[in-house]
Amino acid sequence: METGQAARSAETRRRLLEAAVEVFAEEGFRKATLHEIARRADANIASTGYHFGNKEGLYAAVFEYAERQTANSHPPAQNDDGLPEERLRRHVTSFLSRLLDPNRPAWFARLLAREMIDPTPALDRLVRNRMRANHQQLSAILRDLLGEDATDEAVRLCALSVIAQCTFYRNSAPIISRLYPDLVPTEEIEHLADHVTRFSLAAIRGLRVKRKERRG
Amino acid sequence: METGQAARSAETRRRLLEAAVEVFAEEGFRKATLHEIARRADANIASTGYHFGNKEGLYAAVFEYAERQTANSHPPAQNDDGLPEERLRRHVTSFLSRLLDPNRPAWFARLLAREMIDPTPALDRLVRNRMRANHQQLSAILRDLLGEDATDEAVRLCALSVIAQCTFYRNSAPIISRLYPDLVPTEEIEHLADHVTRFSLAAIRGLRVKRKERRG
Amino acid sequence: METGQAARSAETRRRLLEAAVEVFAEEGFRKATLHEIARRADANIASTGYHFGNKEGLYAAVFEYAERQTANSHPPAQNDDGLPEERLRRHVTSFLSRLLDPNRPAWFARLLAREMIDPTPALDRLVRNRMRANHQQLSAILRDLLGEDATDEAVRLCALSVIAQCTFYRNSAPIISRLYPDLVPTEEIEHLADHVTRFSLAAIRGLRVKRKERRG
Amino acid sequence: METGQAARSAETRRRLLEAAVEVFAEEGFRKATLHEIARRADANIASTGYHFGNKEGLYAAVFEYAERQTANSHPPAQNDDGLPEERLRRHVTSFLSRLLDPNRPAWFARLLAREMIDPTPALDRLVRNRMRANHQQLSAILRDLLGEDATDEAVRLCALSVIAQCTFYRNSAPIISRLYPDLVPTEEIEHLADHVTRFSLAAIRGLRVKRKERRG
DNA sequence: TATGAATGAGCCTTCATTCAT
DNA sequence: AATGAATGAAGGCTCATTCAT
Repeated sequence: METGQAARSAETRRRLLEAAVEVFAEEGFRKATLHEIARRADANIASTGYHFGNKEGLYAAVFEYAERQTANSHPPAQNDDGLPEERLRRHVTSFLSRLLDPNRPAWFARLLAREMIDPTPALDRLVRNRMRANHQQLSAILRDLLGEDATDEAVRLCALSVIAQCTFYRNSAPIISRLYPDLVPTEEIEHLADHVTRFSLAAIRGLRVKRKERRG
Repeated sequence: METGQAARSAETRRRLLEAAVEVFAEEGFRKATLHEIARRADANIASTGYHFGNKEGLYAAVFEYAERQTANSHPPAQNDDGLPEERLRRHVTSFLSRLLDPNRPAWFARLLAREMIDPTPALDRLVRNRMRANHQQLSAILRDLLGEDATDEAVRLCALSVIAQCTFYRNSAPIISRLYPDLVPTEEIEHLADHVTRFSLAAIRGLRVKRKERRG
Repeated sequence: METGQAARSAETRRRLLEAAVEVFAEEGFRKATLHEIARRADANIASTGYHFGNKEGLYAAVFEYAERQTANSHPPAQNDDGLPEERLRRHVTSFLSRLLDPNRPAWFARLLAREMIDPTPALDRLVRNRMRANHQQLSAILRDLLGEDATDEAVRLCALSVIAQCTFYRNSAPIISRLYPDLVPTEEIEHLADHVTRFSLAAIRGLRVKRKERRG
Repeated sequence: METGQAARSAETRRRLLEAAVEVFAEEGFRKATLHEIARRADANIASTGYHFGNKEGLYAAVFEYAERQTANSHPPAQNDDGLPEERLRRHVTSFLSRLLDPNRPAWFARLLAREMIDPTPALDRLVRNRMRANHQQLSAILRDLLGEDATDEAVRLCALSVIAQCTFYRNSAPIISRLYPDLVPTEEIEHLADHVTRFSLAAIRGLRVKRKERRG
């Protein structure tokens, strides 16, 4: 039966993928070994080559898999209605939730951090497929907040400032926890989202007023 | 002859250290090889083991060395005089300059990124010795801007927002360059510092006004 | 439907054979892979095992196939009429043409060279079925040229000298092209055939005269 | 003591080289394994990499080693005195002796045959360093025999014809032994040399006479 | 003290072959 | 009959580490 064989093949492939996700996140690309991955997947070492070509191919597949998993558990929410202030709050809350959600596979952050140090083609795909849309949604909100006569440059810089505040709590967690040993940021997502939203809204309003003063 | 030999030994050790700094930064801990480090240092392979025990010992020495180098080339500037707005601008500019200065040894950023993923005792020392002072200087400025009645929590969150914006341009460079291929942030330090300062000042003023409205 | 299936089976077998001929000739027995052969034949990897047992079985089949192909495209020409000098010229020309004809499948030479190093039963068959007849035709011509009273030994040695000169240009091509980088032997078949014929005829006449002098 | 270590290093290197010569000749480049070579040399597998870089480097070293060995055991003889006929006889005898001498390491012929199929840079070196001189000596003799007014082309073709006859008995041994199962060429070097010399001398004389007739 | 030589462990990859379907 | 999936064996190579000198 074709279905039987195909199903078994897909099953093996999936097991390899999930094992690889774990091992790559734990050890990094270089330290991770196909031996360990195959062992955890209860598969033959050569099966990695059969299904993914080579180690790099497996890593690329892992990243793509992580992408899909994240996309499924955090579907991009519609966020076109209501006041721009409310839309910004929703955007920031949603963004921070995705970044810090403890239910979220922890390995994704590690894979991403590794990509920051040593970008691979996987990063290009991630930016292209997932980040750009999110970024454009944010830009649209900021455009509404800043007004029609704001330059693209201004919108872009503000977007980066908002994103910076959100990602900071994930990327620099080891430093924050050392500066403020008592803080447990992942348990205060709402609190952080509130601050980032208010900080950013206040900033944008202030910048808009300043611009009008200058022009007017 | 002992002094001559001792001097030569120290010289070899130093050459190994500088070569290791380069190679670790270029390749990461795992990919870096003692062969390559010894080759660049024009020293024997076994000398790495002789001077630093093993590869991890060499890495620890490298981080410590990097710390000292950075401390020497970027001494903490006094920043106590003038309006708080001006002090914030100076602080941000100085901070961003240190982070993005192309003349600054590029490897430090990579070593630091490595520590974000896999913190070692080296990170504790770094936060304790170098970052805390800088952070406290910033907190003092923000305290002046936010007013006496602002909570420590508020000061802390604003400080993190400022730091987030600054470090973002270094930590997330690979993503920024993929979202905006035309942008070359390291060449626009002044521009970025201006935005971060104005964005943050506007935010802080807005938050302060809001707080007064609520209280008043 | 049996005929259709049987025909398809034979068709697959043939495609495998032709692909194997190419790959074995290009890469040699050891370097050639069943993967590549199956890929070029657009067949399944396992089909090689199914049709030919294993890699060696496929190689044996390839050699036999090559033999048949060569026999078909270069049928042994009749060469019994005319002066022995003319018959030698025709023989040499025909021989060299077969050896160096660029239209001739290049792989046969390589397979043959492989057999020189590591003879297999395939070589015995080849000598028995194809070479012996050719060799006997040449011997008959040389017998006519050398005269009735020449020993079999003398005929044999002269035959080998003629064959040696012809095969040399194929077997030792890599050396010749390195000694004379400008020479392109395969484009000068006529020229070479002329030289070999004249050289050999002169030698044989000389030897015959010498023999007569000795006896007379 | 430096000499002790250096001597031991050279000793290991030599053992590896001699083992590699054997294995490469027996199995060919592809089939030969570093494992087997190291085993025979009673050395560590990694030592091959240490001394020769990689498998190809070892092969190149093997070929060079074979070159030197051959050069030492068959030093190029002076052959400038006497009648050109005698010099040709000496040249052919010496050449054939080298090619067929049973005392001569059998593996060299195999390595060379493999180079004919798959030339490597080792062949270039061999032609350049060893064959060219031999070839030029032969050409000089033939020039004397053919006369001053013979073209370079004629000299070259005759040289190739002489070389062809000599190498044939080595290169095509498997075919000869199948055509004439009773012949044992390696035991009749003198006999073969005599034939090749007389055949070639007769040919050259004949060609010279023909040329004069045409011109005269 | 300092080093050249050597090693052992382990990794990625390739490939012919097998097996269930 | 014919194939997609899977595997076991082995190979080349890299590298941190050790050791005798």
